[in-house]
Amino acid sequence: MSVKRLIHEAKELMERVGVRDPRIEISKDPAFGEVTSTSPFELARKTSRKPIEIAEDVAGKIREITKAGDLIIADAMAAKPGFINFTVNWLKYARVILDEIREEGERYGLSDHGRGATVLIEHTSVNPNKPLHLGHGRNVIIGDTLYRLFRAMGYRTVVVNYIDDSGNQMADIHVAFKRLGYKVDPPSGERYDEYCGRVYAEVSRAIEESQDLLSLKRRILGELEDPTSASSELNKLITDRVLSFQMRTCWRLGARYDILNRESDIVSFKLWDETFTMLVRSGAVYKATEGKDAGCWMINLRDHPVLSKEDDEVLIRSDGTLTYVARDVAYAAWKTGLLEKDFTYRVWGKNPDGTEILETDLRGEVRFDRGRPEIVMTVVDVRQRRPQEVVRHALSKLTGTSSGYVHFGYEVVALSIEDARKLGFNEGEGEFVHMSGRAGLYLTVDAVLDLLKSKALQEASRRHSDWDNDKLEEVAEKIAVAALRYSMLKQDTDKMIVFDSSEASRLVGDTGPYLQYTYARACRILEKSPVRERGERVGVPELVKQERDLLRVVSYAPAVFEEVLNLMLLKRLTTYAHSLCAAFNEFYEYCPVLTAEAEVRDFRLELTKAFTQVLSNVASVMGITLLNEM
RNA sequence: GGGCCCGUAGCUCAGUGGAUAGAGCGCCGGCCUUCGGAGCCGGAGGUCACGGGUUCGACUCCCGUCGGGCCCGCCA
Repeated sequence: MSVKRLIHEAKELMERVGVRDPRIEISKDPAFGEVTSTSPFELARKTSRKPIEIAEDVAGKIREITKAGDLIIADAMAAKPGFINFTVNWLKYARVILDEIREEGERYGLSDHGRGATVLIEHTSVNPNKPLHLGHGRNVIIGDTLYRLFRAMGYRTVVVNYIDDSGNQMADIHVAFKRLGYKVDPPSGERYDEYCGRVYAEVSRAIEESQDLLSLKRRILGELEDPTSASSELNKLITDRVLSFQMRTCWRLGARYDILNRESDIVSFKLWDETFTMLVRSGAVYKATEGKDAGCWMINLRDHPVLSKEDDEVLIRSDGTLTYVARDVAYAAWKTGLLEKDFTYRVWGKNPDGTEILETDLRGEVRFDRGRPEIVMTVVDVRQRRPQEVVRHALSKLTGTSSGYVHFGYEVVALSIEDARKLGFNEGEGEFVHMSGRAGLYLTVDAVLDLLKSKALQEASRRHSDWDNDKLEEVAEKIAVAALRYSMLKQDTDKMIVFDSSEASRLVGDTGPYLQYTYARACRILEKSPVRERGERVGVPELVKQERDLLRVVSYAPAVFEEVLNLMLLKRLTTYAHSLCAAFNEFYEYCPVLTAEAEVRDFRLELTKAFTQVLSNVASVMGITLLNEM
């Protein structure tokens, strides 16, 4: 509630003096009061009066009411072109803020907006033939943060990871094993995802130059169509093994999953058949009889405002096989709960938080009811905007509405030219290079985390000569994850991230570790406090600027979470967390706590405690682990 | 050719109709006998790509131009 309570009170005041549907917003500068109304500008348009006159008039009437002193809002003043600025009785307001934090604790700022509605989130979805690179890392971090956000706002969540185990990107690796002397087992010490990623890059180059290898690849592709073939069996083995390592990386980043959907199962479980029947019945698809697509089943895009400018999309090729988009439509239909048919599962394993992960399995006996999700979010980078729009269009043909299915697109992560050169890239002119699995040009999530971790380890061991290795490792790992998650969340999703390892390995300034450091400082104060019940409820003394500033930013949390959810603006979490910590650090510099006189000390302790609560609520949604010491 | 996204301080980016355009890095100068200097304070640094328009008010909305990126396959 907090600042929203002020807004509410200001609105009521405006209404009481006759302003209908008043506009109240948080002031951009405390010099303009705590909240501000811009309604006089609107009113001026409807009448012939000047905004400033209206503002003065309204503020005067409000002042008559606030004079009584029984509200949090203390006064209203007209300002320059036509604003009405509301000031606050801070002694009273401080108590309100702190009481709310005290009562709501780890729920402070969050809401029950979802009220049990289900949201299904797909993220990660990396082909199981390589390790996760930074682009995948951005996906996992965005997806997992969405999961945390929805959960915090009262939604039931289902997190799914699409495992594209189809033959196409696997066949290369089969060729390497069959013909180029690569062993199925990796050289000792090499992770299996790293191994396959390396093999994949090396063999793709070889295939490009050899007709013979290409025809072998084609043959293997055919064999992989048959689930009972020896190649399919090997394929299952390889993908399982790679997946288990990919999942370790995801867990390392702090992510968790409910379901692993194997792409091959979309066909095995006849989800496509049911979807296709529905598509035919709805009239959304047709079989082309002439032209270049003769013999293919197409989805009709002619009534789509944008896609109609291009050709219709092939769903079933003339040889009867399915395109990627076709399977994606069926998958989306399943995700939104449109289909009668459903998967069965086996238990694949457990998340670090102890919850089970299910994997689709024809012979599986486990069932999972995903319900009919109100929201389905698919986290995929912007290059899939068009195919995702095709999927949306297909769904809207099936349901009559397009609501509920959201493509959460984000820009890719590229490498700075400096980093690319370090990886042996020697061509081109630009300032960045796109990562490519096929070219073997990428930085893995684990490599970057290890780099960050080594920096953090240096710092931590410099400060804590008494810590043992386990302790140092544990703390450094959490710092590394915080740094990476923060940096990925910080940037607008519409902007490409050009990753540069020397810049990214910074642990100072506007970073995840800054939050952790600030939290640790606050913990020291509470820890050294002589008061048994640290941060207990006490009276509010006269406030100094730094105390007011901290209280103010703390009170914004409910409005921030609401904004993040409504606008799906994850970066707002980082700017807020940063401003929160900046305010605390200023408070820390200018307001001694432990050495202050008892009344002030106890209030500052309560404020410090409140700060740690709000910061940990925000950090928890960001997936950043705070640290008592670092 | 069609469609989408981006262009703000030297660099990396916030700011999505309101009052003096903000952070971080880098640079210059300060602050540890006081709760952790992974911090704090101050300074220099901006024709918000450019040109029109809408509005009481535009970095923000609309149109155009110029740069940069992405997408348009019986690939996934």
